[in-house]
Amino acid sequence: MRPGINATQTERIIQALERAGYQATPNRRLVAELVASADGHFTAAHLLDRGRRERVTIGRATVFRALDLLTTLRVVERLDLPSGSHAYVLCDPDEHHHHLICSSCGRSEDVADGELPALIERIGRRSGYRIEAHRLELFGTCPRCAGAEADR
Amino acid sequence: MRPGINATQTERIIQALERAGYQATPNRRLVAELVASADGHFTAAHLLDRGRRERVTIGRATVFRALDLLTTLRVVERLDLPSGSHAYVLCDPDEHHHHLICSSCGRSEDVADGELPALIERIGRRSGYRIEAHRLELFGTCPRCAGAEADR
DNA sequence: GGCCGAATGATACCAGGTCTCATTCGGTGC
DNA sequence: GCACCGAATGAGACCTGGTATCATTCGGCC
Ligand SMILES: [Mn+2]
Ligand SMILES: [Mn+2]
Ligand SMILES: [Zn+2]
Ligand SMILES: [Zn+2]
Repeated sequence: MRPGINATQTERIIQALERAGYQATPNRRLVAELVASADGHFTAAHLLDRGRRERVTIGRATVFRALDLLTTLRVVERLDLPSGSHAYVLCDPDEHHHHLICSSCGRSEDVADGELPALIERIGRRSGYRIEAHRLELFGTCPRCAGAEADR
Repeated sequence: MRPGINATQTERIIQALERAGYQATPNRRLVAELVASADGHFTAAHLLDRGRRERVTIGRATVFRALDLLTTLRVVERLDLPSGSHAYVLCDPDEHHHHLICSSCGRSEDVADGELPALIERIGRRSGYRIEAHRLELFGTCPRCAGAEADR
């Protein structure tokens, strides 16, 4: 086990795979470790890089395939950053929520859905649309980064 | 002027360009026409295609540059579809709002911001983040598509 | 008409994925 | 332990959406 790896999170991810009937192969375990130890959001390229630095090789397609799997299991979620690029973030699959992302350090915070469903229900009624999915993404500066900013 | 083109919308887009001090060149007028006559959301490739079908040639980079401009002027907005791909949609720049997009036909409806700011303010207070931007995207089926569905 | 920055097209390039296909893995039945 | 067979994998081609570079052209102004 590599240093800095959150074993509990890793286990949680692997169990999600197994519970859904997927094999917990060495490659998927590796991706789980990399994901679990990511600080904030990350890209597939980022994981690949970190793997390579530790001299573990894994195919690019395999990483994307694993991330796809984890996405459908809602263990990770894909973010659309304001820059237009995509990133993934580790996520709690148990309840629907949204993300508050620090534009400076990339760390993110889960945000409960709160009053959003009621608001959306009203929008659906007014517009006549049958609303099937929604996404709320919040971007800002986390307290830590705001502090660092103030120090300078 | 081509048939099916919404001259008023086209004019509105061109005026936005001029008001911001950009030249309303023939190419930008063309993009404005294509954008104004799009039904629902569209991609750069889609505009390029439609141009080509009417035997008007315009460089790919030029279309992207025009869309960038219109995006900064908030005349169009970029959408992140659940599929992961990007699209643009014609937009009213005058007040902050969000989009309700039909997954079936691609048409979209503007949605007022409503109670969202209050909700976001609360989230910021609870989390300590300074929230600087937000995005709400709603996906569903529009009444027209729901009707067509029911007919079958 | 001449000047000069803005706009343009061609083209190369890039990131982030997806697809194909031949190979390998790994869980199951024996 | 071995054979079997579908699941997983890596390599590499390919694709979409977008950006960078650079030489050319345009267009508003004197
Ligand atoms: Mn989350
Ligand atoms: Mn709009
Ligand atoms: Zn931060
Ligand atoms: Zn529709």
